[in-house]
Amino acid sequence: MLGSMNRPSIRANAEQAVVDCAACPLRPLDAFVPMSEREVEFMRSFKSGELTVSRGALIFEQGTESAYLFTLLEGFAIRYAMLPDGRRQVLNFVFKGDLLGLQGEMLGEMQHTVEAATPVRLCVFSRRRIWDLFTNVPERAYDLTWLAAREESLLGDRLVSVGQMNGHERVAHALARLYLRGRSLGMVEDGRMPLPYRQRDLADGLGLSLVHTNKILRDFRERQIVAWRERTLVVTNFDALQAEAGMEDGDLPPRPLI
Amino acid sequence: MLGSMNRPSIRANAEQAVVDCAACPLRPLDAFVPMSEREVEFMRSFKSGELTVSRGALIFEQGTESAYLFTLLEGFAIRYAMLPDGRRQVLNFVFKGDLLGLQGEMLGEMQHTVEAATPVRLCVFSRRRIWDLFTNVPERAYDLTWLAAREESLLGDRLVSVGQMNGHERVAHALARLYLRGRSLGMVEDGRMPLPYRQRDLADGLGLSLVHTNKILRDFRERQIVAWRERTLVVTNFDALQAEAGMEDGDLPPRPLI
DNA sequence: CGGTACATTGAGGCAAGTCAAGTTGAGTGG
DNA sequence: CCACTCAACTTGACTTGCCTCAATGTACCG
Repeated sequence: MLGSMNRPSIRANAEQAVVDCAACPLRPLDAFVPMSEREVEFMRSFKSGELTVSRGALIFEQGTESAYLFTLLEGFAIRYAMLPDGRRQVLNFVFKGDLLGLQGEMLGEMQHTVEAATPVRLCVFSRRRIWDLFTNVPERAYDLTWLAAREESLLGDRLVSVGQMNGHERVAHALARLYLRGRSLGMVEDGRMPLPYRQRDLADGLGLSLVHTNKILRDFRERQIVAWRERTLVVTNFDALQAEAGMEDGDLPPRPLI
Repeated sequence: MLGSMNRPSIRANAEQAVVDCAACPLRPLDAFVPMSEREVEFMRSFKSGELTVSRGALIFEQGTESAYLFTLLEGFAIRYAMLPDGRRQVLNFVFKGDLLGLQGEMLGEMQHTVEAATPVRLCVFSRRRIWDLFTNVPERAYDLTWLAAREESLLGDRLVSVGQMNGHERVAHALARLYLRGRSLGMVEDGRMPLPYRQRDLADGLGLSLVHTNKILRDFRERQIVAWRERTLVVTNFDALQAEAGMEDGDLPPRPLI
């Protein structure tokens, strides 16, 4: 279902119909806070188009500036930072509904790269209009800050995981969180959800070697807890997964969508 | 000079003079962006008092709500998260000028604890007035978002360090960053700055054991790169320290003060 | 002076890393 | 439709960075 695209891509495609914010497929999902008429109206004017990129394309690149902010409409991406010698730390798995580029907007230069892990469709917002939002639509400005605070909180979680947990706990923790996120976005069906990343990506996100990560995944698979094969995550025993992760907090609260 | 206090503490002390924002000792420091008259005036009305706490006191506690935001005026603190079994991840070393509690304000509940590492003096802001700021002083709201974005960026850095670097690199990286932060706050004199934390705190921040951290510190000391003893950091060879950390980015840009 | 809190050091073990071969599956072109 | 390529996943064997355990040292404090 997420095969390669037969379109040239990497540029905005005017031919294809653009989603009207009023009919946004994301907004009704459990993951998001309902939006007022006024807010939808504003978003409609705020949105300046859509962008489609193919797998492997860089949506943002570490060390550069960008004139746009994006919200991921469809597909999967990955946010990472690289060290000069090539080591890579995955900071975040990007799912639909996630806002991208706020950091670049605020700090000027991106501190990380965002890469499409599948073909991806993005809502485009112009950077220059951010200030309008602060002066004219304080509710939306507040939501923006809320999102930044939440992103920080999630990164903190990840730091706890990488800093304090052993390999099994880290993998279990990461898969459990991904599963819950997927569920809140309606991507889970019968315990299965698409998760089109590579083992390398997970390993780089957890600070583990690829080989070790692979062995932990095998262990979980053999013990009938989770199986992640062919870009699909199958959670057989969610309780065991949570137990393995040594934590038991459930769903994340709904968040504003921008 | 940072001995224990002989005052009861943990409560606001009306007797002692409160710093007027116009005469804020932090604002003129290199670390901060200059503030307009209008902004100073707003901050003066926004500030609702000061709080002094003694070493070891908890300024915020994981899992609770708080009615206040704080800016650290004087002293040192530490921000950490704990796992149910007692493992601790230090998220941040808090220096003067740092804003505390934004996450609690936005998300409702604090996801981490903030503890005073020395006696500490804080500016107090009422949570309830945050919304005023979004509706009436968009510049300040923007600054708030800016700070949240920067905090996220710094956490990302730390994640890269903990996830990808070996012990020596992590310690060097952390000490180099602390030194640069201290310098921008005018705390460095002759290559020395106060750093009143314990080795345990650094170890918990880097995801290393106390013993291993201690051995790395000894190595750096013997090699005349940095020495951290008696709550003082002495950087003998900053270039070597940066080299050891495998990175070479300099000072952080100035930031807004709130 | 005993107590408490940190720092330091040595010894031994294991979780996780590195190296080195496969295997599998999808895409591609003859 | 089969051979070839290439990227991703697996697995086994060996190595090591970092951990844990267990003392000991040191400084301050009541």
